This record gives sequence, structure tokens and C-alpha cells, in this order.
Amino acid sequence: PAIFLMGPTASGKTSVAVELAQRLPVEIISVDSALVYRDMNIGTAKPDAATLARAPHHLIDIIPPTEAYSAAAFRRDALGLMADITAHGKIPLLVGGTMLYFKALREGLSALPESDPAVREALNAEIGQYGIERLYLKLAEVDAETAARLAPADTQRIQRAMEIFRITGQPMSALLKNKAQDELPYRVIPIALIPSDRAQLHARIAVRFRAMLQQGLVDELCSLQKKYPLNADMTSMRCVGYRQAWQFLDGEINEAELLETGIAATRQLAKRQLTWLRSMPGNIEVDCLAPGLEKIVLSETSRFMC
RNA sequence: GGCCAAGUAGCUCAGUCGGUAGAGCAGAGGAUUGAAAAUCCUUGUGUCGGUGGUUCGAUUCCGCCCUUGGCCA
Repeated sequence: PAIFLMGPTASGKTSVAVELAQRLPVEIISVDSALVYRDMNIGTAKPDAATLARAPHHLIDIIPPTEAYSAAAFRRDALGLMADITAHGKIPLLVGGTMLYFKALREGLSALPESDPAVREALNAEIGQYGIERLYLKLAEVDAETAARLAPADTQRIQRAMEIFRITGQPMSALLKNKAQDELPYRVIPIALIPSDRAQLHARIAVRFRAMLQQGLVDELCSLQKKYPLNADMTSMRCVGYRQAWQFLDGEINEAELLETGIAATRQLAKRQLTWLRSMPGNIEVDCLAPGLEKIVLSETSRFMC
């Protein structure tokens, strides 16, 4: 078996995972595109050292904020770890909020080329000079099917589709047709933490973001900027909280706006995560606001493992 | 106490030369294949502060009242 523990930001995933780790023969793998970054602790709500000592997490602090991770890299890393964990007679417990990673792990990815920094750079320059409209028209010439599927303003996906074409000489839509049927060799127990009351989740998010600012989120970003050659376009710096803190340091927004936009961005993240969860059938849903959440998840998990 | 300004969507505001109103943000729903905490798509009825008056018709014009700023006493 493999346990998937999925939930939006601020739903209490970590405390549930730690509780499970004390009661069951599991090993935790983080499924989170932000926790992979070293030295980004406050804004990512990374479990603290004491928690990590009690319940070690794989795939945390694995790359510097100057690098990029990906769904494919996650799938590769997670499969390797799951094999090791299983070989030692333990059960992998995958915990996190990056639903694309869960999906990639479970359903596999098509044989597409990985991103190429040089091509991406060239495309960025083109977009900067001529705008995304022109790139979209170019995409329509070489891959009408993908262009029809994408919104003309969806910069990131248009850029990726063009990147694939330039690297392989083939349209993305053609490559997607030979879908890799990588059946995940585990019996998945998918548990989704869903709040029964959105307003309560929002309240939690506000409290938590305020606390992050008090803990020194802005200072943390300053140290990051000193330690690494960062810029605002990097994946790590687009993370919720860091992006707004960067704008604050640049003087684009004031402190009140930092608080407001940071909280709003977190709420929007939670909403998108919930949309993902709704679109994934078969999840065992648990109300993350229920008292005794850890115990509920524990009993659900035990029930499905037998 | 007097004068001036403002009171319109959860917030910031626009607008209606009188025919019951619309942007941005927030919120909600959706998409999601190597950047995904990303990137997009869809979605706007609210006693137009209250109350009288003028009018076929008032959120719009007029009177009074209330609230909030500012200025003068």
C-alpha cells in the first residue's frame, strides 16, 4: 500500500502525518513544490527541526531556490523512495498539496522532453519583445490542436508547447497521443482533507500569514537575496508569500497591502487545490476542521489498509 | 454651532445632462502532462445613507435628517 494524504494549504496535513508516523510503520514523502527549496522555511510553513526529527520527511530541502523542480523530477524521486521504503518493509506516506505531482505519480507522464533553459530563455525574449499573441499565432501554425486547446493568454502553456516543438520538431499534441501507461505499482489509499466550512479555512489562513510576517518572512527573503542570485521570475520566488514580500521590498506595495495580498494569494491557492481534489474521484474525504482530525484519519487509514 | 465635501457591490471608486447602474480588487466555479504555491478561463441586483417634495418616472433635481472627513467659530 501507499497512503496519499492530500489537502489544501493550512488544512493540517503535517500534524496528521506526524501522528500517523508515530502509530504506523510509515515513512513520509513530501509532495510539495515549495518545500523542496532550501532556506525557504517561514513562508512555506515548513515543518520545524523538532518535527522533522520526530518524523523525517523526504523531498524537503533538496534544491536551492535558484533551481527549478518539476512534476517529472518528483515522479522519478518519489518512485525511487517508495521502492526503498517498501523494500524495508515500510509503507510510503505521501503528504502534500501539490496535486499535479500526485497526479503525475499516479497516472504517469507522456514522453515529453524536459525543459531546456536555453529554449525557454529564447522564448521569454520573444514574448518580451513581441508579446504572447505572436507566439500563440506561431503555435497555431505548427500545432493547431494544442493552440485550440489553450487560451491565447495562457503564457506558460503556450511557451511550453512551443518549447516542445522546438526541441523535438514535433507538435505537443502528437507526443501526448502515446500516453505512458505507467500503472503505479501500489495500492493507493487516497485521503483528502476537505474543510466543511470555507470561511474557517480562510480564518486560519489569515492567522497563519500574519504569524509568518511576525516570524520574519520579509527578513528571510532578505537573507535569501543575499545568499543566492535570485530574481523575481524564478519559480521559488513566485511562491505565495515570497512574491508579495518581494514586491514589498521593491516598494511596490506597503505593509498593509503585503498582508492583504499575501492572505488573498493563499486563499486562492487553497481554492485551486480544492478544485483539484474535487476533480479526483475515489478520494476518502475527511473534514479537516473536525476535532480529533488525527484520530479520524488514523482510523480511516487503518480500515482501508486491511 | 456655521460652512464645505463625501456617503453607490464585501473593499476602493466610476457613472447616470431624470428612464432603477459598472470597473478594479476580493469572493465563487472550472481548467490543469518536466515552472503547478505556476499559468489561465468563466462569473457582478446592489433598499445607489434615510425621509419628504417636484415629476408619468428620482440613485440622479430640491428640502430636511443621519453618518464620516475637513475648515471656521
